[in-house]
Formats: sequence, structure tokens, C-alpha cells
Amino acid sequence: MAERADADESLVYEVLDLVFTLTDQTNALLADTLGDLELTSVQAKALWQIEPSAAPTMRRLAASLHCDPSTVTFIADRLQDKDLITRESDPANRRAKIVTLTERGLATRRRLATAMVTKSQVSQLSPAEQRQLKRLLAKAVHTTG
Amino acid sequence: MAERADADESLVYEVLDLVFTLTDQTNALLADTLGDLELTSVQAKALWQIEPSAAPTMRRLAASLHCDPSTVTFIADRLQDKDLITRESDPANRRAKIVTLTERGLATRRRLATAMVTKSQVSQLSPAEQRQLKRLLAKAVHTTG
DNA sequence: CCAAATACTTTGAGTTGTCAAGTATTGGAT
DNA sequence: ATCCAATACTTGACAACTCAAAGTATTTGG
Repeated sequence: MAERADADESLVYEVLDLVFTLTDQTNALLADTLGDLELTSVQAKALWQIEPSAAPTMRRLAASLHCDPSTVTFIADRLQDKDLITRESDPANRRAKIVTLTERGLATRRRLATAMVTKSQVSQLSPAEQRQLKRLLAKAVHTTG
Repeated sequence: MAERADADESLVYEVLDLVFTLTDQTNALLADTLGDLELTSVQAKALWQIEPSAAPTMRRLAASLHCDPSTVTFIADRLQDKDLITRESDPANRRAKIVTLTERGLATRRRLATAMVTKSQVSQLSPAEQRQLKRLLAKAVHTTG
């Protein structure tokens, strides 16, 4: 049974290693696009979290990026300098600021999405394999750990 | 057919989003362990890339971390301060430096591995699901993009 | 033997991250 | 109505991370 447990452990480790590797590889494939758009990967992630249909506050943005609110202040400053977002105080709660994509921001976000999909190795898998992968990953992600 | 293509694109995107989410969640679950070990996540990644049976040079370590050699100099300085690694010039090529884990480094690396396996949500999947996930991820990772 | 290539380090500048303190606004309790 | 605590964001200080360019040492090839 010890052998069985060891085998299980290394299997989990191998899966995790592949997940990390795929993340790294995808980021590497996106590096060119980020260079073209003059974005860092953190700035791109932030842009991604600002859904046009549900503009978040600074705080919600910090939560979805898993970082400190003050870090979002810094990142939002950069994105605002590049004319990709606006920050306006929420009329309903003047403490909060709502982050909205500008036209340029929307266009940049669309280019990101296209690059992500077309360059990823995931698109090399068959649709059936993609669905299977989605199902397994979703199950793992929604497990409480 | 346009509908079909759109469906494919969003499927790829959903899979990628899950991969990123799983990476984030795993890092979050590991955060406590990293705190205990007084390691940053970059330092942990570096430690992980130093396989005891194949001690890398600084340059190889930079390659496996996908970063600049000068960044590895910085990280290695930190790990050396913590007595987790040693840097010795390669007798066969005195330009190169070989990075080796100390006793403490080895022990820390083992604790990392244990935490990674036990805390990951991947371990909640059945062995069969884990094998299937491994197969699909491996296929994606080994695709040239 | 010498020029080019290689391996690493150093320096400088910008980004990312945390933490603590500060300002403004809100909400609830008295 | 007032006041205290909580909330939302910003600022400042500092450490970690990152790359690019320049510098040193060593090796290799012509």
C-alpha cells in the first residue's frame, strides 16, 4: 500500500507540474503580443478582469487579481496613463471608484483574447479533448481543496 | 460554420481560464507553506528547479525559470543567504557556476513537495481522472503551439 | 595568439508586492 | 443629531523581482 500511495503522490505532482508548465508556456506565447501592446503581464491580467458588462471597483479588481488594493492603484495609474481605462467615483458610494474600459481598452482587450485563443497549444487538441479537459479542470477548481 | 468557430474559440478560452485559475488556486493554497518556510514563490520555483541528481548551472537555472541570468544571480543571492544552496565554479568550465542544494535546501524542497501534493485540489480527483488529466495536459504541453 | 563567444555579475530603472498610515465617506448605535 | 467603527481608496517606505546594458573572467576557434 505504501507503493500505491507513492504512486498517487507522484501522479498528483506530475499533473501539477504540467499545469504550471502549460501556464508558463501560454505566457511565453503571449509575450510577443504583450510586447506589441506595450503591456506587462500583470497589466494584461488586470485588463482582462475588467469585463465591459460588469465594470468593477478598485477593491473588486484587487480581489480578482489576488493582490493588495494599493497594488491596483499602481496598476490602474499605468493603464490610465495608456488611456485604456477610466476611474470614476461611484455615485451610489462616493468612496468607491469604478474602473471602466475606454475604447482603446476594449480594442486592446479584444486583441488579447484573440491572441490567447489562437496561440495557445490547447487549440491543438481536438474539440472532444478540449471538452474533456474542461470538465476535469472545472471539477478540480471547484473542489474546496 | 461561423457559429462553430466561435464555439471552438470560447471553449479554448474557457480551458485556458481554468488552467490559470487552477495555478492561482494552487499558489494560494501553498502560500501558508511558503510563509512557514520563509520563501517567496519565485524562490520556491527556483528551489524546485534544482534537482539534487542534476545540479544546474546558473544559466540552465535561468532557462528553466524563463528569466534573465541576472535575475538568477539575484534569486541565488537570497537562497544562499538562507543557507539553502551553494554556488561553486565548475572545475570543467571555470566560467560556469554549479548550484547545489544544502542539507537545509534538500529538507525545504521535500517539505515543498509534500505540501504541494497534499494541499492541491488535484488530489481530490480520482486516480483515473488524474491519469486522464495528465494525458491531456501532456499532449497540449508537447504540442509546438 | 588573439578575437569572438560564453558564463556570470553589477548597475540602473521600472514593476510588483506588502504593510502601515492617512483621507474621505458611509452606516449604525447611541 | 452625533459619534465611532467600518469601508474604499491613496500614499509612502521598503523589499523583491525583472530586464537591459555594461563589465570581468574564461574558453574556444581561427
